[in-house]
Amino acid sequence: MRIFEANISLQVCTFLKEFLNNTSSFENANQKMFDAFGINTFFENDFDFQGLKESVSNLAISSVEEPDRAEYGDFQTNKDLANAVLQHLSKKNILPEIIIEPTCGKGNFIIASLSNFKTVKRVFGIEIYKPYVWETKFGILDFFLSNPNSYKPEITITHCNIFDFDFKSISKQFPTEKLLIIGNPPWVTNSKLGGLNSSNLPKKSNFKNQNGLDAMTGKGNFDIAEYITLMLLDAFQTHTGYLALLVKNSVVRNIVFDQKDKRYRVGEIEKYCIDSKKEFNVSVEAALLCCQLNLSPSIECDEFDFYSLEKRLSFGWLNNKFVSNLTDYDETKDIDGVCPFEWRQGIKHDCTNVMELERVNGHFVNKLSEEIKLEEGLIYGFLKSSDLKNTVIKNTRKHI
DNA sequence: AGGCTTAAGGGTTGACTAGC
DNA sequence: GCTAGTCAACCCTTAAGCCT
Repeated sequence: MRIFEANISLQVCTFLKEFLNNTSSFENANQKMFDAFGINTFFENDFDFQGLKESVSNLAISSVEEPDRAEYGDFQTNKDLANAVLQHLSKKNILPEIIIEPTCGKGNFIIASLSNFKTVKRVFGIEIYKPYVWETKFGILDFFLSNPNSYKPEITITHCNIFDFDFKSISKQFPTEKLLIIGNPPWVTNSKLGGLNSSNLPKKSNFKNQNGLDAMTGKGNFDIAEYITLMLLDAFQTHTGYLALLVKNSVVRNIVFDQKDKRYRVGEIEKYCIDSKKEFNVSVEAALLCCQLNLSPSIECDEFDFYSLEKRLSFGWLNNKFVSNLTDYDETKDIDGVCPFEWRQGIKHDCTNVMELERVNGHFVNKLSEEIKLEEGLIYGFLKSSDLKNTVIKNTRKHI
């Protein structure tokens, strides 16, 4: 079933029908919602309250349909993966009091956190796409209705653009609590987002015209997830806690690379490689980036397989070099140095003078006007781009 | 799983050109 | 004819890729 374009369970729909019938104002409803489930500002305004009241009373309660994953064409972390991530974190004895999920989408990490941690006092979720804000709230209700005895932290799901959200206000409000920042920020470059404007991609990704992003990174192009990760490190590097985000491998690499200069106070940097074809049905290398906040800056990263937890390698900085495998480099660093030969990328280009041949009076002549005798079997026809303007090509003008 | 395409970014090279 | 600057063609790399 769907309300406000968000999936909703039969259980939650039945509950809301009863709940809203006995509630007159949205302020009253918000108070009751907070008392019962700890959710702040369930309704942003009276319009939302009246709208939901009408929708649940009109909705013919029927069998629960499977959520339509493809609906918005975006990339939600599935519940199994979210749970596996949270279980992995709880095995590391991470006992967070504050959970923050930037770009929370349908809130699967928030719900997985509620079921895996008993120590949480406050939960913050931020999401730009309003139907997902509803779906996250419905999902939380569903979790508490199914698990009535579970502990209920204070929960705030904010409907806004991640770049407008003031993370530093959370860091000021909770200076000593143990944090867990968790989630799956969008794996897309800002230049790609410009192109999304006219296509059918999800509204939640359409952050275009963000002012000052170029200026802040000094680059024309960067990964949104990388920017979000750096923004979070900036706000929370001096807090006790952990950061665990699903990001592209290139983002993990860039963050470890930049640690040499930026020296964010993060240590124990780990990368747990996931099968993104299986989890998200996409062709890109991605991993769970995991690190501990408020440690002396680390400039290297241990890489594991997420499913077997088998260690693969460590990469990072060694003797002012950024290397992809610290162990291998350490063993072979003696032969590292300056190459005595100059490496030239234009070798093929330069060879044209010698190897590009024209047939003159039965001989081959190159661009240096050298006449060369060659076996026919080693000569191939060669088309320059200017030859391709002819619609029909019968012979090649040049040979190679 | 692996071969292949395409578009874009960033860097290098050498031809060309204006000015002297 | 020389020099400094410009520009286009190239190179390699990478990709929430594409296809069998």
